[in-house]
Amino acid sequence: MERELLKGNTPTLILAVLEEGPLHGYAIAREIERRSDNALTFKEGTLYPALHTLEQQGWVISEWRKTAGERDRKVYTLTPAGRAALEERTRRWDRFAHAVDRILKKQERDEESPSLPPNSAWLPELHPGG
Amino acid sequence: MERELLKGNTPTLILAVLEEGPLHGYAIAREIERRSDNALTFKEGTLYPALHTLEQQGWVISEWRKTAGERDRKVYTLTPAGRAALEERTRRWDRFAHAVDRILKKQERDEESPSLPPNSAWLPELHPGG
DNA sequence: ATGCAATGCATTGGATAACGAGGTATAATA
DNA sequence: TATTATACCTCGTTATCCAATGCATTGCAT
Repeated sequence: MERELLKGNTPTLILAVLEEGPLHGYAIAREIERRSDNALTFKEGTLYPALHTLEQQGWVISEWRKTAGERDRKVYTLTPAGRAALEERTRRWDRFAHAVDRILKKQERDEESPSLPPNSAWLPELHPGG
Repeated sequence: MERELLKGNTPTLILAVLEEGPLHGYAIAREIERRSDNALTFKEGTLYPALHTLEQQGWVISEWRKTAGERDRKVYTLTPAGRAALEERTRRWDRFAHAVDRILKKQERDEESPSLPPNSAWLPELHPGG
């Protein structure tokens, strides 16, 4: 649903849900839906390629779990490098989200610089009734 | 710099800086940099096509300002439809950002459901020392 | 037994979007 | 006069999401 907004955040979200323990692909998708109250939905065409990329980068390792009377599942585990990547990407998300918020929220910005007239300097003389 | 994270948010940010008054393209880019403390940078290859799309959608209107002794500038003004789109997109960003935060921030999530063991139900019997 | 839904893995091609590179031109400054 | 900052623009490349599609198993209702 949030197709474009999701861009670039997929690996971060996957790493985040793996932080508390190994999960298989399908469970990762369900967990992200659950934690976000279905605001974020992971499609399979997004999930599996992303997991393979993560594995190639050495941020997760996978292992097939074959249990009698149960489906085979490929279980993914976060590596130390993956944990470091998660931290770095979380910081990056925080910086980005804060920057966007500063642009979108008028109040916050005004509180930070109450006396500055931000735009007028950039404008050629614009007479509103023009 | 935050290329992938920026995806989908470009129109929202442009509409946001236009909310307080008309600006020309170059000034829009500078204003976004200024408000975000250079965390967000708008490249010209991103900015101008985005402005044209916004105009086609009827969310902004443009007007050439020709002033003697000054460069010609194309000044963009938010339309009522654009203002509505900004509100809708701002709400959408808030929902999205909050959903991502809930997945990334362990503390918040735990406070919401302190007694639930979130992942164990999903896991096949995984012995950590395995 | 049979059908259907949910689970669980995967690939591929189309669509979308950011941006580097390239182009043109004016105003200010050294 | 050369350089920098300003100011507009387009195009091809690249990255990424996801719909569509495929295959197989488990559980449940019929």
